[in-house]
Amino acid sequence: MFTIDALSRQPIYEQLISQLEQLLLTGSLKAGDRLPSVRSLSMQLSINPNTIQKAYAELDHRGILYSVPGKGCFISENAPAVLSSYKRKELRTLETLVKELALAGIEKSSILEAVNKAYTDSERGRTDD
Amino acid sequence: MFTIDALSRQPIYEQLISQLEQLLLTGSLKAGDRLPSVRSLSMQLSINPNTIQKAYAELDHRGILYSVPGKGCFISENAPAVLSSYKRKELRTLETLVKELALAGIEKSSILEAVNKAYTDSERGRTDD
Amino acid sequence: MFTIDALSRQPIYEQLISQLEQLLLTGSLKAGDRLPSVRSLSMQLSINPNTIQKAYAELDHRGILYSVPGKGCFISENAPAVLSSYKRKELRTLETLVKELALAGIEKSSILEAVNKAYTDSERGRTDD
Amino acid sequence: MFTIDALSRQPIYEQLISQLEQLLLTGSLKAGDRLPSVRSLSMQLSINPNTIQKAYAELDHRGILYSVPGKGCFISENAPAVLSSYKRKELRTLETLVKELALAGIEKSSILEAVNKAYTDSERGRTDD
DNA sequence: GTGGTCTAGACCACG
DNA sequence: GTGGTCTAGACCACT
Repeated sequence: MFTIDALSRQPIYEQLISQLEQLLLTGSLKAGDRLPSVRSLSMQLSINPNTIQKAYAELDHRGILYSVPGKGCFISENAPAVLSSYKRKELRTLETLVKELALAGIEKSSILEAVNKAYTDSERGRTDD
Repeated sequence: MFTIDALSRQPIYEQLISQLEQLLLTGSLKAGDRLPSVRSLSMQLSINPNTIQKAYAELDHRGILYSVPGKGCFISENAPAVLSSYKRKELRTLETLVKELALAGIEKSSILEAVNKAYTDSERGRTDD
Repeated sequence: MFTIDALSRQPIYEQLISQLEQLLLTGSLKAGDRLPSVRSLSMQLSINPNTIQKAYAELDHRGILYSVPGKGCFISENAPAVLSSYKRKELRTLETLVKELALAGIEKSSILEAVNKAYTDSERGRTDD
Repeated sequence: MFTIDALSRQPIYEQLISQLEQLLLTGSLKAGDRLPSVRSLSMQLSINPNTIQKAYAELDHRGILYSVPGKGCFISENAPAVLSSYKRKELRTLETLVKELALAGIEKSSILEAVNKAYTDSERGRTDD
């Protein structure tokens, strides 16, 4: 369900968050679904339980999941909406990145080509599911 | 010349590197230009000299500037070429970002619009100099 | 494991780099091996942790080791290849040194004798491991 | 008479020393010859007089030249002998360098080739004078 | 004055 | 515990 790269500079808990977001966006996880318990996931991934806990807490804080003590963690109802608005902020990140590339002398055609390629790649991946 | 956000998660020395790269790309700094001395910049920004030193050392290592002990730091001749090839790698960053946005349900038109806007903004800024 | 000469003109962090390279070349360190932690090594050598950090960072930058925050520093898989290509540049250093010796009136036979002695010494040391 | 590289990491005063040694070894300078005055040389090379002074002082200390206040600096009688013995120490440097190259996996043939090339290059240069 | 190195000691994020 | 960053302040060599 999750694959973590212990050597990455990106913290493991952030990797977990990203991958859980992806699972939501691709529809593999839906509102109300129960997430693996901290303990089981920590054993499965050979990761410190604190790290799982940190990822869940962050997603809880964002309103993407809620935890029921003694029962487990569940995807919240409005997770997709929260996630979408959260990601929409990244359009600004995209803009600053494009500006940098433009200043660096990268041709507009190269940028648009990369964007188109990435977008269609992503769509193909989703319809394949 | 530089603006530092001490609260940012991005290390100060990386902020300095990024901003110095921007100054190069916008033409504010050219090959042969002398950079502010480690001490003067540290006082101006209220930052420890070691932090400036670290930024300069990294840029020296990349071939973007060269330091002459006792004289100062200077923009190297091939800085633009080094910088361009360096930034070109960020096209891949762009691709992964676009893929995320696509998965988040952002419409392709929104993405392309943002890209176009950012690119033309950047170009206008450059020709205005 | 390391010996530091604080009075040397060669910076301590460079001494560490050189010695670590030697340990790699002699086979005392192999790919995947974990290096002493910054703190433990600093205490053992009575050296400031920052100095160790600087040496490790440089070797990380060269691809000889990789650091995993929270875990430690490890010899990278392609360390030998990186090191070999890096050292090959020193053939030019050898040439300039020989030229100086030649100008100084040192006989060619003395030079060749020294080279042969050093090379066979080194080989004997390696096969003795 | 001298060419200095202001961008080199090697201090200017060491560059001066090396080049003066070369002039001695090639016979361009002989015992009793008068060296350029600190002032004239500093103007000619666009270098701070202190830097020239430092080079001369070091050579004086080694017994290669002596200064006569009010008259100038002169090559001492036993300069060649001093220089030769001084350089002979570099045979040890050569040995350690060769050992490093051997450990790095550089083939003995490559090393010997480099040595031969450098030596004959040097000899040709000397007889051409 | 310059860049470069080092120490002492602190804080942070991560596991 | 780990690596990484930062500050404060010092010393050095060089110009």
